[in-house]
Amino acid sequence: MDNNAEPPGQIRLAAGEPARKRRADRLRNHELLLAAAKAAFAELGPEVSLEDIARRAEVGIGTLYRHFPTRGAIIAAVYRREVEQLAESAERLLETMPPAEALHAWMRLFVDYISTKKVIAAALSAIGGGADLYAISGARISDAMAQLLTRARASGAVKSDVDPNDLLRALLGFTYGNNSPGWQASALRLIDILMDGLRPSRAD
Amino acid sequence: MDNNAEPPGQIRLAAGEPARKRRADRLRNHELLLAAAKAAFAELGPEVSLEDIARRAEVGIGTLYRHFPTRGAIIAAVYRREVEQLAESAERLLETMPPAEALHAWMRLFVDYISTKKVIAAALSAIGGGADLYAISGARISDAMAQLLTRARASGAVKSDVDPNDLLRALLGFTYGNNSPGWQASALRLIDILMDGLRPSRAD
DNA sequence: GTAGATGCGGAGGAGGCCTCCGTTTATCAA
DNA sequence: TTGATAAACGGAGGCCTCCTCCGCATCTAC
Repeated sequence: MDNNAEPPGQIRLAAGEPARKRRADRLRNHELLLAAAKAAFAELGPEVSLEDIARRAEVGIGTLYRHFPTRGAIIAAVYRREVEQLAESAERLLETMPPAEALHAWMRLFVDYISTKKVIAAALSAIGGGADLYAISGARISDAMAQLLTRARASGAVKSDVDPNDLLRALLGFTYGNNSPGWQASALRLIDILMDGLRPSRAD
Repeated sequence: MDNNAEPPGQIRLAAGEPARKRRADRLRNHELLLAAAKAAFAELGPEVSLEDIARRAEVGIGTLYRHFPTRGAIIAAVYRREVEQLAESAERLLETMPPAEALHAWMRLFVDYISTKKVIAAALSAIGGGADLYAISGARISDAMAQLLTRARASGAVKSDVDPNDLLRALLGFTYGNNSPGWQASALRLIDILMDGLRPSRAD
Protein backbone atom coordinates (compact mmCIF):
# COMPACT_ATOMS: atom_id res chain seq x y z
CA MET A 1 0.00 0.00 0.00
CA ASP A 2 2.45 2.61 1.13
CA ASN A 3 6.02 1.97 1.64
CA ASN A 4 7.06 5.54 1.60
CA ALA A 5 9.33 5.59 4.56
CA GLU A 6 12.20 7.26 2.85
CA PRO A 7 15.44 5.45 3.34
CA PRO A 8 17.26 7.36 5.99
CA GLY A 9 20.66 6.88 4.45
CA GLN A 10 21.98 8.90 1.59
CA ILE A 11 20.05 11.32 -0.49
CA ARG A 12 19.23 9.83 -3.82
CA LEU A 13 21.49 11.76 -6.13
CA ALA A 14 19.69 12.82 -9.26
CA ALA A 15 21.74 12.57 -12.44
CA GLY A 16 25.11 12.61 -10.79
CA GLU A 17 24.49 15.85 -8.94
CA PRO A 18 26.55 16.13 -5.80
CA ALA A 19 24.09 15.95 -2.93
CA ARG A 20 23.97 17.09 0.59
CA LYS A 21 24.27 14.44 3.27
CA ARG A 22 21.12 13.65 5.21
CA ARG A 23 21.17 15.47 8.46
CA ALA A 24 22.22 13.61 11.56
CA ASP A 25 19.13 14.51 13.52
CA ARG A 26 17.01 12.93 10.84
CA LEU A 27 18.72 9.62 11.30
CA ARG A 28 18.52 9.86 15.04
CA ASN A 29 14.83 10.62 14.97
CA HIS A 30 14.20 7.85 12.52
CA GLU A 31 15.74 5.38 14.92
CA LEU A 32 13.93 6.83 17.89
CA LEU A 33 10.63 6.55 16.09
CA LEU A 34 11.22 3.00 15.02
CA ALA A 35 12.18 1.95 18.52
CA ALA A 36 9.22 3.71 20.03
CA ALA A 37 6.86 2.26 17.46
CA LYS A 38 8.13 -1.25 17.99
CA ALA A 39 7.66 -0.97 21.73
CA ALA A 40 4.27 0.61 21.35
CA PHE A 41 3.00 -1.99 18.91
CA ALA A 42 4.20 -4.79 21.12
CA GLU A 43 2.57 -3.25 24.13
CA LEU A 44 -0.68 -1.91 22.81
CA GLY A 45 -1.27 -3.52 19.46
CA PRO A 46 -1.31 -2.00 16.02
CA GLU A 47 -3.97 0.53 16.84
CA VAL A 48 -1.77 2.64 19.05
CA SER A 49 -2.25 6.28 18.51
CA LEU A 50 0.46 7.75 16.36
CA GLU A 51 0.64 10.68 18.69
CA ASP A 52 1.48 8.25 21.42
CA ILE A 53 4.34 6.87 19.39
CA ALA A 54 5.61 10.35 18.74
CA ARG A 55 5.40 11.09 22.44
CA ARG A 56 7.34 7.98 23.33
CA ALA A 57 9.99 8.91 20.84
CA GLU A 58 10.05 12.42 22.29
CA VAL A 59 9.52 13.84 18.90
CA GLY A 60 6.86 16.10 17.45
CA ILE A 61 3.92 14.59 15.68
CA GLY A 62 4.94 16.48 12.58
CA THR A 63 8.25 14.71 12.60
CA LEU A 64 6.60 11.37 12.82
CA TYR A 65 4.48 12.17 9.81
CA ARG A 66 7.46 13.40 7.87
CA HIS A 67 9.24 10.14 8.42
CA PHE A 68 6.25 7.89 7.99
CA PRO A 69 3.39 9.37 6.07
CA THR A 70 0.97 6.64 7.08
CA ARG A 71 0.43 4.13 9.78
CA GLY A 72 1.17 1.44 7.27
CA ALA A 73 4.54 2.92 6.58
CA ILE A 74 5.53 2.68 10.21
CA ILE A 75 4.32 -0.83 10.58
CA ALA A 76 6.09 -1.84 7.44
CA ALA A 77 9.31 -0.28 8.60
CA VAL A 78 9.15 -1.80 12.05
CA TYR A 79 8.53 -5.29 10.87
CA ARG A 80 10.59 -5.44 7.75
CA ARG A 81 13.61 -6.60 9.65
CA GLU A 82 11.72 -9.18 11.64
CA VAL A 83 10.26 -10.62 8.52
CA GLU A 84 13.71 -10.66 7.04
CA GLN A 85 14.91 -12.85 9.88
CA LEU A 86 12.20 -15.35 9.27
CA ALA A 87 13.11 -15.48 5.62
CA GLU A 88 16.72 -16.09 6.43
CA SER A 89 15.90 -19.00 8.64
CA ALA A 90 14.62 -20.81 5.58
CA GLU A 91 18.08 -20.96 4.14
CA ARG A 92 19.47 -22.24 7.38
CA LEU A 93 16.90 -24.99 7.47
CA LEU A 94 17.62 -26.03 3.92
CA GLU A 95 21.23 -26.51 4.83
CA THR A 96 20.56 -28.77 7.75
CA MET A 97 17.80 -31.11 6.63
CA PRO A 98 16.12 -32.70 3.62
CA PRO A 99 14.01 -30.25 1.62
CA ALA A 100 10.58 -31.58 2.47
CA GLU A 101 11.42 -31.58 6.12
CA ALA A 102 12.82 -28.11 5.83
CA LEU A 103 9.59 -26.94 4.31
CA HIS A 104 7.62 -28.54 7.07
CA ALA A 105 9.92 -27.17 9.73
CA TRP A 106 9.80 -23.70 8.32
CA MET A 107 6.05 -23.68 8.34
CA ARG A 108 6.11 -24.64 11.96
CA LEU A 109 8.64 -21.95 12.58
CA PHE A 110 6.31 -19.49 10.97
CA VAL A 111 3.64 -20.29 13.53
CA ASP A 112 6.11 -20.11 16.33
CA TYR A 113 7.28 -16.80 15.06
CA ILE A 114 3.82 -15.35 14.93
CA SER A 115 3.09 -16.62 18.38
CA THR A 116 6.13 -14.84 19.72
CA LYS A 117 5.39 -11.63 17.97
CA LYS A 118 1.66 -11.70 17.73
CA VAL A 119 1.82 -8.14 16.73
CA ILE A 120 3.20 -9.03 13.39
CA ALA A 121 0.06 -10.83 12.50
CA ALA A 122 -2.10 -8.13 13.92
CA ALA A 123 -0.04 -5.57 12.11
CA LEU A 124 -0.20 -7.46 8.86
CA SER A 125 -3.92 -7.66 9.01
CA ALA A 126 -4.43 -4.19 10.37
CA ILE A 127 -2.91 -2.65 7.30
CA GLY A 128 -5.83 -3.86 5.43
CA GLY A 129 -5.86 -6.67 3.02
CA GLY A 130 -3.01 -9.03 3.09
CA ALA A 131 -2.04 -7.90 -0.36
CA ASP A 132 0.52 -6.00 1.58
CA LEU A 133 2.26 -9.03 2.79
CA TYR A 134 4.31 -8.59 -0.31
CA ALA A 135 4.77 -4.91 0.00
CA ILE A 136 5.94 -5.33 3.54
CA SER A 137 8.29 -8.18 3.26
CA GLY A 138 9.47 -7.11 -0.13
CA ALA A 139 8.82 -10.54 -1.53
CA ARG A 140 11.60 -11.73 0.72
CA ILE A 141 9.39 -14.27 2.42
CA SER A 142 7.82 -15.19 -0.83
CA ASP A 143 11.25 -16.06 -2.15
CA ALA A 144 12.02 -18.12 0.89
CA MET A 145 8.88 -20.12 0.43
CA ALA A 146 9.52 -20.51 -3.27
CA GLN A 147 12.96 -21.85 -2.62
CA LEU A 148 11.77 -24.31 -0.01
CA LEU A 149 9.08 -25.50 -2.31
CA THR A 150 11.28 -25.82 -5.37
CA ARG A 151 13.78 -27.89 -3.48
CA ALA A 152 11.08 -30.06 -1.97
CA ARG A 153 9.63 -30.58 -5.39
CA ALA A 154 12.96 -31.50 -6.87
CA SER A 155 13.39 -34.12 -4.20
CA GLY A 156 10.10 -35.63 -5.28
CA ALA A 157 8.41 -35.23 -1.93
CA VAL A 158 5.88 -32.70 -3.07
CA LYS A 159 3.53 -32.64 -6.02
CA SER A 160 4.50 -30.33 -8.76
CA ASP A 161 1.53 -28.10 -9.36
CA VAL A 162 1.64 -26.10 -6.18
CA ASP A 163 2.00 -22.37 -6.11
CA PRO A 164 4.30 -21.10 -3.37
CA ASN A 165 2.17 -18.03 -2.90
CA ASP A 166 -0.81 -20.23 -2.23
CA LEU A 167 1.09 -21.92 0.52
CA LEU A 168 2.11 -18.62 1.92
CA ARG A 169 -1.44 -17.47 1.98
CA ALA A 170 -2.48 -20.65 3.66
CA LEU A 171 0.17 -20.20 6.30
CA LEU A 172 -0.78 -16.65 6.95
CA GLY A 173 -4.37 -17.77 7.04
CA PHE A 174 -3.67 -20.43 9.62
CA THR A 175 -2.16 -17.90 11.93
CA TYR A 176 -5.04 -15.60 11.43
CA GLY A 177 -7.25 -15.72 14.43
CA ASN A 178 -4.27 -16.08 16.67
CA ASN A 179 -5.30 -15.14 20.20
CA SER A 180 -8.28 -17.37 20.12
CA PRO A 181 -7.40 -20.15 22.54
CA GLY A 182 -5.53 -23.02 21.03
CA TRP A 183 -4.94 -21.33 17.72
CA GLN A 184 -1.36 -22.42 17.74
CA ALA A 185 -2.02 -26.10 18.14
CA SER A 186 -4.71 -25.77 15.54
CA ALA A 187 -2.34 -24.13 13.11
CA LEU A 188 0.23 -26.86 13.61
CA ARG A 189 -2.34 -29.56 12.95
CA LEU A 190 -3.44 -27.74 9.84
CA ILE A 191 0.10 -27.58 8.62
CA ASP A 192 0.35 -31.31 8.96
CA ILE A 193 -2.80 -31.78 6.95
CA LEU A 194 -1.54 -29.38 4.36
CA MET A 195 1.73 -31.27 4.07
CA ASP A 196 -0.22 -34.48 3.60
CA GLY A 197 -2.12 -32.75 0.86
CA LEU A 198 1.11 -31.75 -0.81
CA ARG A 199 2.41 -35.26 -1.32
CA PRO A 200 2.33 -36.52 -4.88
CA SER A 201 -0.87 -38.43 -5.52
CA ARG A 202 -0.08 -42.16 -5.56
CA ALA A 203 2.87 -42.83 -7.75
CA ASP A 204 5.78 -40.73 -6.55
CA MET B 1 -16.22 -10.35 22.25
CA ASP B 2 -19.37 -8.42 22.85
CA ASN B 3 -22.66 -9.69 21.79
CA ASN B 4 -24.64 -7.36 23.94
CA ALA B 5 -27.22 -6.29 21.45
CA GLU B 6 -30.18 -6.96 23.62
CA PRO B 7 -32.80 -9.03 21.91
CA PRO B 8 -35.46 -6.63 20.83
CA GLY B 9 -38.27 -9.00 21.56
CA GLN B 10 -39.56 -9.69 25.01
CA ILE B 11 -38.10 -8.45 28.20
CA ARG B 12 -36.26 -11.20 29.94
CA LEU B 13 -38.51 -12.01 32.81
CA ALA B 14 -36.60 -12.51 36.01
CA ALA B 15 -37.89 -15.28 38.24
CA GLY B 16 -41.33 -15.47 36.74
CA GLU B 17 -42.09 -11.81 37.26
CA PRO B 18 -44.64 -10.50 34.80
CA ALA B 19 -42.79 -8.05 32.57
CA ARG B 20 -43.63 -5.08 30.50
CA LYS B 21 -43.54 -5.50 26.75
CA ARG B 22 -40.73 -3.81 24.95
CA ARG B 23 -41.85 -0.56 23.50
CA ALA B 24 -42.80 -0.39 19.86
CA ASP B 25 -40.45 2.45 19.04
CA ARG B 26 -37.57 0.43 20.34
CA LEU B 27 -38.30 -2.34 17.91
CA ARG B 28 -38.72 0.09 15.08
CA ASN B 29 -35.44 1.78 15.79
CA HIS B 30 -33.70 -1.52 16.14
CA GLU B 31 -34.79 -2.45 12.65
CA LEU B 32 -33.92 0.93 11.24
CA LEU B 33 -30.47 0.72 12.71
CA LEU B 34 -29.85 -2.74 11.39
CA ALA B 35 -30.94 -1.79 7.92
CA ALA B 36 -28.86 1.35 7.95
CA ALA B 37 -25.85 -0.50 9.25
CA LYS B 38 -26.11 -3.21 6.66
CA ALA B 39 -26.27 -0.67 3.88
CA ALA B 40 -23.47 1.36 5.33
CA PHE B 41 -21.17 -1.61 5.78
CA ALA B 42 -21.82 -2.80 2.29
CA GLU B 43 -21.17 0.61 0.89
CA LEU B 44 -18.29 1.87 2.95
CA GLY B 45 -16.77 -1.10 4.69
CA PRO B 46 -16.68 -1.95 8.35
CA GLU B 47 -14.99 1.26 9.35
CA VAL B 48 -18.00 3.47 8.74
CA SER B 49 -18.51 6.00 11.40
CA LEU B 50 -21.19 4.98 13.83
CA GLU B 51 -22.55 8.47 13.72
CA ASP B 52 -23.03 8.01 10.02
CA ILE B 53 -25.04 4.88 10.63
CA ALA B 54 -27.17 6.68 13.16
CA ARG B 55 -27.74 9.48 10.66
CA ARG B 56 -28.79 7.06 7.96
CA ALA B 57 -31.21 5.45 10.35
CA GLU B 58 -32.48 8.89 11.27
CA VAL B 59 -31.90 8.15 14.88
CA GLY B 60 -29.83 9.84 17.54
CA ILE B 61 -26.33 8.61 18.23
CA GLY B 62 -27.39 7.91 21.77
CA THR B 63 -30.03 5.55 20.50
CA LEU B 64 -27.53 3.69 18.43
CA TYR B 65 -25.32 3.19 21.44
CA ARG B 66 -28.21 2.04 23.55
CA HIS B 67 -29.04 -0.63 21.04
CA PHE B 68 -25.50 -1.61 20.19
CA PRO B 69 -22.96 -0.74 22.82
CA THR B 70 -20.03 -1.43 20.52
CA ARG B 71 -19.16 -1.56 16.89
CA GLY B 72 -18.73 -5.27 17.26
CA ALA B 73 -22.27 -5.63 18.48
CA ILE B 74 -23.65 -4.00 15.37
CA ILE B 75 -21.54 -6.04 13.04
CA ALA B 76 -22.50 -9.19 14.82
CA ALA B 77 -26.16 -8.35 14.62
CA VAL B 78 -26.03 -7.41 10.97
CA TYR B 79 -24.27 -10.52 9.86
CA ARG B 80 -25.76 -13.11 12.09
CA ARG B 81 -28.49 -13.88 9.64
CA GLU B 82 -26.17 -14.05 6.67
CA VAL B 83 -23.96 -16.46 8.48
CA GLU B 84 -27.02 -18.45 9.33
CA GLN B 85 -27.81 -18.86 5.66
CA LEU B 86 -24.38 -20.23 4.96
CA ALA B 87 -24.79 -22.70 7.74
CA GLU B 88 -28.11 -23.85 6.40
CA SER B 89 -26.71 -24.50 2.98
CA ALA B 90 -24.60 -27.22 4.52
CA GLU B 91 -27.68 -29.24 5.26
CA ARG B 92 -28.96 -28.77 1.77
CA LEU B 93 -25.71 -29.99 0.32
CA LEU B 94 -25.68 -33.04 2.53
CA GLU B 95 -29.04 -34.00 1.14
CA THR B 96 -28.04 -33.78 -2.47
CA MET B 97 -24.60 -35.35 -2.67
CA PRO B 98 -22.21 -37.77 -0.98
CA PRO B 99 -20.78 -36.42 2.27
CA ALA B 100 -17.20 -35.90 1.13
CA GLU B 101 -18.38 -34.02 -1.90
CA ALA B 102 -20.74 -32.02 0.22
CA LEU B 103 -17.87 -31.02 2.46
CA HIS B 104 -15.81 -30.02 -0.53
CA ALA B 105 -18.68 -28.13 -2.08
CA TRP B 106 -19.48 -26.32 1.09
CA MET B 107 -15.94 -25.13 1.45
CA ARG B 108 -16.08 -23.77 -2.05
CA LEU B 109 -19.35 -22.16 -1.22
CA PHE B 110 -17.74 -20.54 1.74
CA VAL B 111 -15.25 -18.85 -0.54
CA ASP B 112 -17.93 -17.82 -2.92
CA TYR B 113 -19.89 -16.43 -0.09
CA ILE B 114 -17.07 -14.33 1.21
CA SER B 115 -16.36 -13.06 -2.26
CA THR B 116 -19.91 -11.84 -2.59
CA LYS B 117 -20.05 -10.25 0.79
CA LYS B 118 -16.50 -9.25 1.32
CA VAL B 119 -17.69 -7.18 4.16
CA ILE B 120 -18.32 -10.22 6.21
CA ALA B 121 -14.72 -11.16 6.12
CA ALA B 122 -13.64 -7.63 6.74
CA ALA B 123 -16.13 -7.41 9.52
CA LEU B 124 -15.04 -10.66 11.03
CA SER B 125 -11.46 -9.58 11.11
CA ALA B 126 -12.21 -6.01 12.05
CA ILE B 127 -13.76 -7.05 15.29
CA GLY B 128 -10.45 -8.17 16.43
CA GLY B 129 -9.24 -11.65 16.74
CA GLY B 130 -11.20 -14.28 15.03
CA ALA B 131 -12.11 -15.77 18.35
CA ASP B 132 -15.32 -14.02 17.61
CA LEU B 133 -16.20 -16.20 14.73
CA TYR B 134 -17.90 -18.27 17.34
CA ALA B 135 -19.47 -15.45 19.20
CA ILE B 136 -20.88 -14.04 16.01
CA SER B 137 -22.25 -17.09 14.37
CA GLY B 138 -23.34 -18.58 17.62
CA ALA B 139 -21.51 -21.77 16.82
CA ARG B 140 -24.02 -22.24 14.05
CA ILE B 141 -21.34 -22.49 11.41
CA SER B 142 -19.22 -24.56 13.65
CA ASP B 143 -22.06 -27.04 13.88
CA ALA B 144 -22.50 -27.10 10.14
CA MET B 145 -18.88 -27.92 9.66
CA ALA B 146 -18.98 -30.55 12.35
CA GLN B 147 -21.88 -32.23 10.71
CA LEU B 148 -20.30 -32.22 7.28
CA LEU B 149 -17.14 -33.64 8.70
CA THR B 150 -18.81 -36.31 10.77
CA ARG B 151 -20.74 -37.53 7.79
CA ALA B 152 -17.69 -37.50 5.58
CA ARG B 153 -15.79 -39.39 8.20
CA ALA B 154 -18.53 -41.98 8.52
CA SER B 155 -18.41 -42.54 4.80
CA GLY B 156 -14.72 -43.32 5.11
CA ALA B 157 -13.59 -40.55 2.80
CA VAL B 158 -11.84 -38.52 5.42
CA LYS B 159 -9.34 -39.49 8.06
CA SER B 160 -10.68 -39.65 11.52
CA ASP B 161 -8.49 -37.43 13.60
CA VAL B 162 -9.53 -34.10 12.19
CA ASP B 163 -11.01 -31.35 14.28
CA PRO B 164 -13.87 -29.48 12.59
CA ASN B 165 -12.82 -26.25 14.20
CA ASP B 166 -9.41 -26.62 12.66
CA LEU B 167 -10.98 -26.85 9.26
CA LEU B 168 -13.10 -23.85 9.95
CA ARG B 169 -10.09 -21.88 10.93
CA ALA B 170 -8.33 -22.98 7.82
CA LEU B 171 -11.23 -21.90 5.69
CA LEU B 172 -11.49 -18.58 7.33
CA GLY B 173 -7.77 -18.24 6.98
CA PHE B 174 -7.87 -18.98 3.26
CA THR B 175 -10.32 -16.22 2.71
CA TYR B 176 -8.23 -13.89 4.73
CA GLY B 177 -6.41 -11.57 2.45
CA ASN B 178 -9.36 -11.42 0.17
CA ASN B 179 -9.02 -8.37 -2.06
CA SER B 180 -5.49 -9.19 -2.98
CA PRO B 181 -5.72 -10.13 -6.62
CA GLY B 182 -6.46 -13.77 -7.25
CA TRP B 183 -7.19 -14.59 -3.66
CA GLN B 184 -10.25 -16.49 -4.67
CA ALA B 185 -8.56 -18.83 -7.07
CA SER B 186 -5.85 -19.29 -4.52
CA ALA B 187 -8.34 -20.17 -1.84
CA LEU B 188 -10.00 -22.72 -4.08
CA ARG B 189 -6.68 -24.35 -4.87
CA LEU B 190 -5.87 -24.47 -1.20
CA ILE B 191 -9.15 -26.12 -0.47
CA ASP B 192 -8.30 -28.83 -2.95
CA ILE B 193 -4.97 -29.38 -1.30
CA LEU B 194 -6.62 -29.47 2.07
CA MET B 195 -9.11 -32.04 0.88
CA ASP B 196 -6.26 -34.16 -0.42
CA GLY B 197 -4.69 -33.88 2.99
CA LEU B 198 -7.87 -35.07 4.60
CA ARG B 199 -7.98 -38.40 2.86
CA PRO B 200 -7.14 -41.40 5.02
CA SER B 201 -3.47 -42.21 4.76
CA ARG B 202 -2.99 -45.33 2.60
CA ALA B 203 -5.38 -47.99 3.69
CA ASP B 204 -8.89 -46.64 3.60
C1' DG C 1 -56.83 9.32 31.66
C1' DT C 2 -52.66 9.07 34.01
C1' DA C 3 -48.43 7.47 36.40
C1' DG C 4 -44.21 6.10 35.67
C1' DA C 5 -41.19 3.12 33.23
C1' DT C 6 -38.92 3.09 28.95
C1' DG C 7 -36.65 5.08 25.36
C1' DC C 8 -34.94 9.17 22.68
C1' DG C 9 -31.68 12.77 21.25
C1' DG C 10 -27.79 15.35 20.85
C1' DA C 11 -24.55 18.43 23.27
C1' DG C 12 -20.09 18.02 24.81
C1' DG C 13 -15.58 16.28 26.46
C1' DA C 14 -11.82 13.44 25.20
C1' DG C 15 -8.84 12.24 22.02
C1' DG C 16 -7.11 10.79 17.27
C1' DC C 17 -5.72 12.17 12.45
C1' DC C 18 -3.16 15.04 9.58
C1' DT C 19 -1.55 19.69 7.66
C1' DC C 20 0.79 23.79 7.61
C1' DC C 21 4.20 26.97 8.47
C1' DG C 22 7.23 29.70 11.61
C1' DT C 23 11.42 28.38 14.00
C1' DT C 24 15.57 25.84 14.75
C1' DT C 25 19.66 23.39 13.34
C1' DA C 26 23.03 20.90 10.58
C1' DT C 27 25.88 21.21 6.59
C1' DC C 28 28.91 23.33 3.34
C1' DA C 29 31.80 26.74 1.20
C1' DA C 30 34.71 30.34 1.78
C1' DT D 1 35.24 30.46 11.94
C1' DT D 2 31.46 32.14 10.08
C1' DG D 3 27.50 32.93 7.41
C1' DA D 4 24.06 31.37 4.11
C1' DT D 5 20.89 28.09 3.08
C1' DA D 6 18.64 23.83 2.75
C1' DA D 7 16.82 20.43 5.81
C1' DA D 8 14.33 19.15 9.56
C1' DC D 9 11.64 20.08 13.62
C1' DG D 10 7.46 20.91 16.50
C1' DG D 11 3.00 21.63 17.73
C1' DA D 12 -1.19 24.51 17.22
C1' DG D 13 -5.38 23.94 15.09
C1' DG D 14 -9.13 22.16 12.15
C1' DC D 15 -11.75 18.38 11.49
C1' DC D 16 -13.50 14.06 12.70
C1' DT D 17 -14.89 10.14 15.60
C1' DC D 18 -16.06 7.89 19.90
C1' DC D 19 -18.92 7.49 23.77
C1' DT D 20 -21.49 9.30 27.99
C1' DC D 21 -24.89 11.60 30.28
C1' DC D 22 -29.23 13.33 31.45
C1' DG D 23 -33.40 16.26 30.58
C1' DC D 24 -37.33 15.43 27.81
C1' DA D 25 -40.74 12.74 25.06
C1' DT D 26 -43.41 8.70 24.39
C1' DC D 27 -45.50 4.45 25.23
C1' DT D 28 -47.68 0.80 28.20
C1' DA D 29 -50.45 -0.79 31.87
C1' DC D 30 -54.06 -0.08 34.64
